[in-house]
Amino acid sequence: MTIQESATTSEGRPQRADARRNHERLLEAARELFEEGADTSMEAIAKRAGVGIGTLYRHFPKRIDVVEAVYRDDVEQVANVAERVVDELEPWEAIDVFLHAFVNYALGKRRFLNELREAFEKNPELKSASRERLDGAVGLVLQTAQRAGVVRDDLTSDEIYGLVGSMCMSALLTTEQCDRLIGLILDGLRVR
Amino acid sequence: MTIQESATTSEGRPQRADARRNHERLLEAARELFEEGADTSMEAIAKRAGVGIGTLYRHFPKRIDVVEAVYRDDVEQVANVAERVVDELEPWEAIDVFLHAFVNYALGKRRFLNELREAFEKNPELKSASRERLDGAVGLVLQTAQRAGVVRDDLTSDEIYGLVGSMCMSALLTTEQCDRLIGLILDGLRVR
DNA sequence: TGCTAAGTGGAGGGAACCTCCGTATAATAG
DNA sequence: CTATTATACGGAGGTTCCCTCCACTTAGCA
Repeated sequence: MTIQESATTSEGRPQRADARRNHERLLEAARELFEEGADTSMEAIAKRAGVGIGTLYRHFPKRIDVVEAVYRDDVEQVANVAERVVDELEPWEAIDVFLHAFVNYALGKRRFLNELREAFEKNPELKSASRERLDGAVGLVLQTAQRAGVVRDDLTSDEIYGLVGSMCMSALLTTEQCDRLIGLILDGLRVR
Repeated sequence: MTIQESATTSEGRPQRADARRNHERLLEAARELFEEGADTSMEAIAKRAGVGIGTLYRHFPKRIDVVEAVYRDDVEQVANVAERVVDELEPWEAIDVFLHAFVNYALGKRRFLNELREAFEKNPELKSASRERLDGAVGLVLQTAQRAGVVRDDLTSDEIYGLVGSMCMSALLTTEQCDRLIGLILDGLRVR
């Protein structure tokens, strides 16, 4: 549980701007450090964010709260990409951009998967709610593309999951390898 | 890597009896504490084994070496049970006893799964060799029972894995629940 | 501008991992 | 049976990291 989850304080005041800014910086610092792959200390996150360790603990009372918040944020970003690309892009372009974002999410997730599993055990709702949110995102983009006639009708969200999951099982992929594999997946999705 | 892996010292002397005894006690203490489910410190393992922390570190240079050694030992015990039951018991009784041992192994594994995953990442051969060893054990008992005509011919080792894996996904099972589920599995295996 | 509740930050406590080295002893040769 | 010696033991203490406490700072409002 973090203080960000209430946009107002206990007196009904909106949260301070500097507090919101620090919260965002902490999340971004944590994400970057988790993705760098070395063991990430709380001290390192606070330093990277440019705040004190006490500030970090004010926003995230335990280490596992950081892990959970980063993950929630990542899921939310994927969902936001889904909504944005459906609004703003041609359907084929939408699924292309979305797939890249989804793969980035999945690769990022792998970097702190052990700790994330501990977060799921502690808070099973996190796992189920996130999966539901992602299902909605994948479904939205896929079905929009199918209605537009640019993606085969017989594909399901689970199959998209399966394809992305398979490619993310590989050892660390280079950007080029990612792009190539996504291209292959997209070729498979395309209406012939 | 632990000192137990050579039955002699560098001078060719057999390993000391007290050292072998301490090694076994440390493994047993670690297994018991992992199964009790609370976070297990190295200090607690050494205390439970009745040795000093320096002795523990002489046998297991890092914490992850304890995890790996307990797991290797568990796998070896399952394999030994397979060989013993095939030798000493009637085929139906053999698969019954083996299945109990296999389920106990799988439940025990869950208790330190996060740390075990880290061991697998560090040493992928551990995972593949253990899986191979277990495959051999399951295959031995299953095929012996099939040849004896007491278990259906159409079952594979993978299906045994699947059944045991499913039941071990449950939240903590009581001994009664385990026995009941194993009974159900055995009913499914039985030649009709 | 003053007030105050929210926010900050870093020193320090405590837990756990791991090392170092003085001491103990198992096993062997004579 | 005794002396030797290489192996083994064990616990104090160093280090790292998680987390707390509380004095100090400041954003936002009246």
